[in-house]
Amino acid sequence: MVQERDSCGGATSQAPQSAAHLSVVVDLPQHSGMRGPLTYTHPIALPPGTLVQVPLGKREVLGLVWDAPVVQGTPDGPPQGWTLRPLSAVLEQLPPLSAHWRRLMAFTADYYQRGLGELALSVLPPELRKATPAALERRSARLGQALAKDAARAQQQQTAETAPALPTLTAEQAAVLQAMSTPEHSSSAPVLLHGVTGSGKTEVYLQLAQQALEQGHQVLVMVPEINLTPQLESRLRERFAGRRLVTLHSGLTPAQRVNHWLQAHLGQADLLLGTRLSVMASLPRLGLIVVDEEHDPSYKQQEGARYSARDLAVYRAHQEGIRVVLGSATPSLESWRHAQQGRYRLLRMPTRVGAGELPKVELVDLNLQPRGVAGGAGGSLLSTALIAAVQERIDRGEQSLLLLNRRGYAPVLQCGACSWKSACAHCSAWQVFHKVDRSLRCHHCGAAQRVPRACPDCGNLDLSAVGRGTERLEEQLPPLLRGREGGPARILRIDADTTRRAGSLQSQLAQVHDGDVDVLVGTQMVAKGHDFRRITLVAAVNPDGALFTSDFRAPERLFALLMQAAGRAGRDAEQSERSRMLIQTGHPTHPLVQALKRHDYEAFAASQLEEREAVGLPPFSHLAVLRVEARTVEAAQAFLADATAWVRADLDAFGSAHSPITVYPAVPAPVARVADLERWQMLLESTSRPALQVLLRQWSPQLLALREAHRGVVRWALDVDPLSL
DNA sequence: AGCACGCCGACT
DNA sequence: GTCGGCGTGCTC
Repeated sequence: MVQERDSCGGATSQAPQSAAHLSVVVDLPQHSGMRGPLTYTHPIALPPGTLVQVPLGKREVLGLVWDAPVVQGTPDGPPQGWTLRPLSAVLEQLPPLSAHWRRLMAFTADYYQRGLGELALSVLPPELRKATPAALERRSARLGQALAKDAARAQQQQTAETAPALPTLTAEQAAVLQAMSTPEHSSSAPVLLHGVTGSGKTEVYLQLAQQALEQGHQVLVMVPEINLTPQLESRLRERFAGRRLVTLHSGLTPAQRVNHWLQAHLGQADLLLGTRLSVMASLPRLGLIVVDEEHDPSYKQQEGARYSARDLAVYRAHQEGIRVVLGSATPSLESWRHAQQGRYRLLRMPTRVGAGELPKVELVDLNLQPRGVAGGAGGSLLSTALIAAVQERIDRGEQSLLLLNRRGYAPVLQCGACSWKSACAHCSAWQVFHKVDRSLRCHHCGAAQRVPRACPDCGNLDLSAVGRGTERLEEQLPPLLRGREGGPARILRIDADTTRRAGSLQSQLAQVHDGDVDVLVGTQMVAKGHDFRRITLVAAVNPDGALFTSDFRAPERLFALLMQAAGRAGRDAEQSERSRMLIQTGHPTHPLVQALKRHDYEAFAASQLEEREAVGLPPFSHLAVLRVEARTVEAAQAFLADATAWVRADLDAFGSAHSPITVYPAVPAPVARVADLERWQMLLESTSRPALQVLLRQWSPQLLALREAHRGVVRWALDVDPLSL
């Protein structure tokens, strides 16, 4: 903290005759060619982290004073003889961003190969870019008033009511908390909290937060998607009623976002609950980071700087010397392996609170099922066992959840007479048949059209829907089920199509909670987060696709999804013994299915790690993917050929025989064409993370230069630690 | 990325 | 004669 002012050389105190040179980072995208900070002049030096306005070409932009002044004439600095421009305004109302925060930005920009300014400015609230000194003054004044009002109210409350009684801890919760307070582990290593759904991880987070708050620290709690977990927010607000909690996620209005960010930055907020972007928030008193559902893929940003918020949380905690807790019922294999190696501390909570059992998992072997039970054309794959189990729930007044990870009515439409299929004209994908509005829609580029009356190729009128999506499931169920009072069974479908309008997810969930629904049909979005008290049957209709895909993380995701879905069922203890998870599969002996049957995450993790090790995939290697989108296949290939040539030459120069890095040939992306752009990619694999970093640092400026020579390339991006290949 | 400047078609 | 299309080039 103290060193911060050192780098400005005490020039703040005296007004020097000659203007000071200041490094300022601004939002210049990397293809502008200028990666480092720009240099401006100002009568006095300013502490790093100060927000300023600077002229850039013909416009005024927001900038941040950065640490090391750039020397004129050096490769990163302005050319010799360049006339430096003075900065236009200093936003003195805001305290400078801390050295810790700046280090986090510098690390992230370097690790994920993005421009520093582009990154740093993009994680500030967008509204801040329009900030003028006067506007900031007004805003902070208003925040100050609100704070005073809050404090007064909190004091009143405290005198009026006694603090809410804290729940009695289970033995496991107490043991975990005890383990974390032993001095040798007090804050050093990240903690991986492996707790089954319902084991009470949240209470552990709350207790840890309490401790941190009492020591005057701020607490950051991260969740994958905030709208899916309103329960956590309400529990935090309830427990810490006297403290100020703010949220940070993309669903906030610009004004809310800047307000919440400012409260965190000014130290007024004690708790920050947010999605992945909140790992970049400025929190001057940060004392604890919790990453809930740490395995969730949403923590990886998929555009711009493709950072992993979970990994950055670990980095940030280490750098600031504070504790980080990663919680999950199904940890990522990366975290699990760290724990096994002793780099993370593993703490387990294997028992459900209230002694409720996890639902019993039953397998329905599709090989033994007669075809076409539901009688529909195209083979409906609804087994008699599944229908019977659902009917049983309806008769008892309980609810069922049927999971099918496919929107629409059928994934493809086919001509009965010729070979026509509903291919998208712009993508290498089928257009999905949506029966509700009789449309064919491409889920990759969004192109939509009305369903043709006859085959466009041969004029045949017999077009058939192949395969099954949630719409079709919703349609097939009623004739197979009886409602309670002789009426039809009440079926509700929840997927991205039914929840497009704001608030519609909430209202549909309310219907389920109110008991107005017998059977809930949905994609994975319903399996995450929500507690459904009355659901006693969860069925995976067709999970087999994920067992044999080329996506090496698909089994891990499927396992996590189904474990999480199983946790939705029977959270009430008195229902838990009746609760079932039913898995329809053609591969009942598959290790994943078998591990799922026993709720055995550790066995699953062991078998997956073995497979990953055998083929040298993460966490046994580190990956980086260069992704390219071009107008033609030739352009994409040519770009990657040049990129490959550079890497190979570089590795050869250092003796590629000894290099830990493997360069794989360019291949088309899994969906090779999207919106008329050809997508290709190439993979770098390394047993050494530092070696890969060194290579990437040299490679990305080369790629920038390469783009000039490849005009057909529309976009390219480096994805470090990619989730999928 | 913005936001210029810059050189060729339909309008007051 | 001007307004405006988006092609290419620059930003301390």
